[in-house]
Amino acid sequence: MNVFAHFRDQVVAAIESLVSAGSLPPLDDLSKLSVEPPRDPEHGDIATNAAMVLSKPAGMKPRDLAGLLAPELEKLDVVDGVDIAGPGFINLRIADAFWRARVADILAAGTAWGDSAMGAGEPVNVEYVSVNPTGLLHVGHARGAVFGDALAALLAKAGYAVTKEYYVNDAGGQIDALTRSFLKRLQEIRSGEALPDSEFEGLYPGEEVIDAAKAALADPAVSGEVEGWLADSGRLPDGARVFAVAYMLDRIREDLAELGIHHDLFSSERALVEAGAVDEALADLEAKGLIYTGVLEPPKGKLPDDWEERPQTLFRATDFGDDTDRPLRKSDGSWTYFATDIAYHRDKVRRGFNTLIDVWGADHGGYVKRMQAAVKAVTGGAAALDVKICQLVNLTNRGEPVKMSKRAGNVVTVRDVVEEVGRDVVRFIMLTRKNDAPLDFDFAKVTEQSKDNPVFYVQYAHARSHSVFRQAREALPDLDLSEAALASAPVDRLTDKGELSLIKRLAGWPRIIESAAEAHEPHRIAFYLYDIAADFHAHWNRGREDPRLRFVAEDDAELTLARLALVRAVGTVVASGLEIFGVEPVEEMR
RNA sequence: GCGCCCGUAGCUCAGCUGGAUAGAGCACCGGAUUCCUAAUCCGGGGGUCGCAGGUUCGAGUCCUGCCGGGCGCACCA
Repeated sequence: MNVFAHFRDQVVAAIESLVSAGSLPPLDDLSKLSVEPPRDPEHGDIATNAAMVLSKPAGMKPRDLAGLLAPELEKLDVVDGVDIAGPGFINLRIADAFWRARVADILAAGTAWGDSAMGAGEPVNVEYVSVNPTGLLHVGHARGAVFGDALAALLAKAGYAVTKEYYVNDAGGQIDALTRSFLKRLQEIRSGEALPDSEFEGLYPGEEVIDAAKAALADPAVSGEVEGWLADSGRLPDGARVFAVAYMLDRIREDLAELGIHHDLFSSERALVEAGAVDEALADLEAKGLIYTGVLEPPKGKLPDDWEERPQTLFRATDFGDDTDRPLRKSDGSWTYFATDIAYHRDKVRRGFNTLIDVWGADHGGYVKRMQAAVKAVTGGAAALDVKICQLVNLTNRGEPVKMSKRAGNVVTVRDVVEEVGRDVVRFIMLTRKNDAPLDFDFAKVTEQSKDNPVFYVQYAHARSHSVFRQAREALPDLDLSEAALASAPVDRLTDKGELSLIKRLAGWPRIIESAAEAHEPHRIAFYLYDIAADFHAHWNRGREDPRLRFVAEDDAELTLARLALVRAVGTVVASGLEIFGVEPVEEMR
């Protein structure tokens, strides 16, 4: 139950009854009416702007309108008090009993509490990682990977039918370069003589390509073909290309698995091209009159060295908000990346997705407008593309920049980082910032056991919820702590201010899910979890000062049961948030 | 030169899609605490929300123009 949505319904009902009683004129548009927690808890539990947003259509002053509405809301059983404040806010104080009932809700639903029907099963496609299979994942990729994965989980929790997709760029010039590198490595192994570095100019010299060559020779299914590939190496034989791509993709999949990431679908660019999807998509645009041959203005300022003015096949991106029209064919006549990307996005829409989300790295920022323009053009505005740009990760150790080149040149791989600090730490920290803000990742800090470290702080809250249970079992061995006993705990014994504010915080969880899902912003979950942990730790600490507030009251089994129900609810909501992040909730800190 | 993103306390950042007196952690200052439910607690100072206009009942949030920083800028992906 989203309590704010619940009270919004009550407010709407109150308005409707005033309308039907003739006290208010008919009011159709209630879309701007909101029911939210007030910023300052002193103002009450629930606040609505109803009187302010309806004052104009109702033709009344906000405070007069509030004066009509307040008595209606006061009639509700769970409303203990109503105030009109400021320019016309209506503040409600909700009975403690209402809040306490949420504890039972949470225990009954478990980590499913907070699941929302908001998405109504609408299909959403989240495309993330999509790294070219020409090398290993490096740490820069990890942020987008974790972000996309958490966003997908968040949307699923909010009721969307999410498909997690990886677009494999297995066609084009970079794959040619990979294949060439691969063949050279094979040749090296065959001849026993290393080629000079200059041979790999513009190619992929990374060690993983040597591994690929070794794997090919060791694989009985293809080792027999190697001789033929080398003899025909000038033409980049298909078998070599397919093997190299498959090998790299497997390595990437392994690294993603290290992060706990598993896509639902890997879409192949090559398959798309071979199926004629590009021709089809461009014929579509052609039919709409959105393709023409023209000459682009050279970019102002820095001119590329080899700039040459010539006619090109162009898409009218400017008709859809882009800054310039965009080329679809390279000078050799083949499609640009943009052209195949149009086909790919069109394909996603044709597969039934009207909501597309792409997660890209910072260096692709300049590509957003044209892709959104293309999606608009190709779907006639029926589908929306949201692009989430993940800014750079600034990797340090005690403030010093990190260079951990073990495998891939001067690059820190995902595997390096996961091995260093662990999957859960990587995942959580990557989500503690808005995607469009740069992120600092300090090895020493993220593994520190202190409240400055959000991973530790949140994990510890969960672990502490379990350690309290361990203590209780020891202190009160006869107390029934089964799920059923907790579910029917006498929660009316929860009367302390700290306990009630903790419950109110928990009650906000469903609303956090919905707003974070709507905004495509998983970082809000991280901040919420931190707040819960802070409330929980703070309350625990009050028990050090005042033993009457401790969760375990040895002389009062009933009270203990009620408090443990609350503790279980805290653990449940924290676990539920960590589940979205793909972080394992630990039961014990070591 | 153009586009996108960012600019909030000394530092690192939130700010719930336009609401009330702009919040948290660190750091700083002042207190408490040797407790066992290990891995502190309470309080305090600190702000021209980059600057200037605009929109309206109301702007950190939306619009315009500047300033500063990052990324990108035909034919790579």
